[in-house]
Amino acid sequence: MGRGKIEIKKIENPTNRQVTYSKRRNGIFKKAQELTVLCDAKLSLIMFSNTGKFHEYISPTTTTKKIFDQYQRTLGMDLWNTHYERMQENMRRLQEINKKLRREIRQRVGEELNDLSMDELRGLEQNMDGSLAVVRDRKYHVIKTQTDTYKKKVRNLEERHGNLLLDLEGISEDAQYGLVNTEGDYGSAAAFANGVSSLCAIRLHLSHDHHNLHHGGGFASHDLRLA
Amino acid sequence: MGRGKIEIKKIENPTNRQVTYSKRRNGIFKKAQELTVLCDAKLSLIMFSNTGKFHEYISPTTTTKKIFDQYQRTLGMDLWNTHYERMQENMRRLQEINKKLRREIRQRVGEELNDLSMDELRGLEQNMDGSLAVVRDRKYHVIKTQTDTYKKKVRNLEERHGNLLLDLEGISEDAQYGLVNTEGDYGSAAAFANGVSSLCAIRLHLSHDHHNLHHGGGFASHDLRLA
DNA sequence: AACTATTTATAAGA
DNA sequence: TTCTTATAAATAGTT
Repeated sequence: MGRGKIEIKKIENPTNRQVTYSKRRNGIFKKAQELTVLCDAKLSLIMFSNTGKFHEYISPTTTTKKIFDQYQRTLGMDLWNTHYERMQENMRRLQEINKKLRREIRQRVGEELNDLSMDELRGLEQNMDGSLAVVRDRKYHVIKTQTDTYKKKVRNLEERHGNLLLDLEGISEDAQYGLVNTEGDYGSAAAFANGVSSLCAIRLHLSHDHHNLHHGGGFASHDLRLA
Repeated sequence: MGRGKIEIKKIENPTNRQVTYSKRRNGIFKKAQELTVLCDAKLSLIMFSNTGKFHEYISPTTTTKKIFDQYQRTLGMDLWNTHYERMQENMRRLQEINKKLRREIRQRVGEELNDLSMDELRGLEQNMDGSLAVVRDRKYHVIKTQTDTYKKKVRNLEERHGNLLLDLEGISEDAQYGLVNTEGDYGSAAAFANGVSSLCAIRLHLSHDHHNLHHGGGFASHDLRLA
């Protein structure tokens, strides 16, 4: 009913859609009102546009709450209860899974081993041994990467240091021809040297770790009392 | 719209009213359906005829309950909403915890290590190393307990075996004074000896395990797809 | 928001 | 109820 027939499918143009929504909403509300009067019926229409805007029609002889109550009475009181129970069931399931996960972690941390059979213990041990190897490998890899990075940095700094020394020599020669304040530069050079040695210290620290990593606590063992 | 214009007031003829109710109800539902599709809206229509008959339309993308929830939220009403939302919040929390637990397990299994820092890796490794030691200790303890049990059993059986032999001797001596069927008894003794040797085999098997448990898979790594 | 050519809904009749 | 059809009403596209 309009200048042209339209296909019943989502209107993609948002402006157009909004206009149509508004027109047709009024149309439906008008018809609802007419039906209420003509046939002495009670109706409740609730709409949310795709942008979330809310509109409703409710027959003047009743209220939305009454309609809802009657609705639930008619359909056997369900709705909320079903939903509620399904939610509780879900919750129970989640908690169960949670318990299992915690248990597995505790076993992997060396607690709650009492109810494991020999075979289970053996399996757990082998599995942990394998996993430990993987973690160790990963750590070595990270160490190596970091070390390489530092090496590169040091090389780079040493090179710049060398250049600086050369520059310095040049300035000393220039000093024969006039007065040059070299204090600041010498100070910088000293600080610079310090920087290099701290980097070396870091390298040492790292390789120390590298060869001395077995046993001893320290891992913050992600707190299991997460809840 | 029809053969004649009608006034919008209650139709007094019940048959007529019923017919009109039916026709117009379908009309409104059709329009509701069209609006749902055309404008991507969510609507809920609930009707009770003056005779109490119930009909409803609900957009396929939602449920009457959702509409009521949204209705209450929009109007700031609150029947059972507080409770409901608290439950959903709880659920979200549980799921979050679950995710963290799974992550911890995965790390302890040697997966998902990429986003761990050096320090974290080092901590994890040390922690796992310590835990592994605990598991190993526990395993040794179980092995020792089992072995002791078997030892006792064997001692016990050997003693009974000795007694049996003594009895046998007695019977042989008795045989000088009369005819005795010893076949069955000899058969039992042979079976008995077999039993002892299988127990010994078990003991050997266990100590073999004891000294050969490093590396190699087999632990059924509790399935993480628990949900 | 108003207009209007068309489509759609439906009142009355069968 | 359902179908038919003349007519009222709704509305798509346009201004």
